[in-house]
Amino acid sequence: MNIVSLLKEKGFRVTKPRLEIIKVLSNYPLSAEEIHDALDKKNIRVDLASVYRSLELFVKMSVVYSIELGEGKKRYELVNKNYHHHHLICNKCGTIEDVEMNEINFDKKINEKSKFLIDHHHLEFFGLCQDCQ
Amino acid sequence: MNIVSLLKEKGFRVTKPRLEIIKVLSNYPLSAEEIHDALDKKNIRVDLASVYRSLELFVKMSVVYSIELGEGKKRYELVNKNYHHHHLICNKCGTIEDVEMNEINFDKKINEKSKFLIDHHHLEFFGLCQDCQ
DNA sequence: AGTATTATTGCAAATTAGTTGCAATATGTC
DNA sequence: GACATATTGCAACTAATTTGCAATAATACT
Repeated sequence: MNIVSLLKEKGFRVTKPRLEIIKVLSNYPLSAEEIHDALDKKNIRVDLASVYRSLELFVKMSVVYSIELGEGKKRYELVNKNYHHHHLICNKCGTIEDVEMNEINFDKKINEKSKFLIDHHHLEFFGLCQDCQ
Repeated sequence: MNIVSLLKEKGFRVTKPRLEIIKVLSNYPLSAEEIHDALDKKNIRVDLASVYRSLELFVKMSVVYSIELGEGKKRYELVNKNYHHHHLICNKCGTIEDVEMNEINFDKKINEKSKFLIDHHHLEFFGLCQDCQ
């Protein structure tokens, strides 16, 4: 479902900042500042505080999720149920690549062996990208 | 190998703050502030800035590693090669539990299918602990 | 053991990421 | 189009972490 209907459905307003923020998001994890800069380059002025507030709303709506890659800040990606991936983070240049690992159902595994009920997980790999090796 | 020899070996000084910080660390991930507070309770006064500097050194020495659990701050644990574990983080109460999953060698798997050379990975599970379900 | 050298610490100030209060503005409703 | 109120921009604030620098403490040297 698209963001306009989702917002309307839940009684939130469809505003320009929200629509523009969604447009710059993708499968690549961006920080709030990077999102803000991306909008700036498109000559769209949205306050950084509003970026944070929109992201917070999108996370609550499960349209966006956040990850932390050891940099001391959050990064945001669009939720995409058909593209289950993890990240490869280069320790040297910081490049972030994706890996798909559909074959392992961690969550089920954990739920079988523990009383903890898994909602989701984050799996991040740190090492050296091809160029930095 | 113990921290005293490791420090000496690399030409770092064996100081009281460093030794005391190592003593409060364990397999449980603590934030810098929590480490500082733990020292305080033992009547050991170490400045928070020194806690950060020691942790940074320990991470570089691979004695300690840091993880981020979506709270906007880092947590630190002792490196323990014989205890390969991941975390179960309760979305409601924030409790952190460990799970062992020795059986899957992710790193090897990734190294087989990608040009990225894995050094280590972080796997975090988010959901509800037994009490919060 | 005492002194010299210099790494490390504590303290204060600075920086970075994220949050909050509030008046101005824009969205959806009638 | 006017009304009600959710959302935004702006500025100030908080939390986590970093940095500069003088004081202190750890190691080396005698």
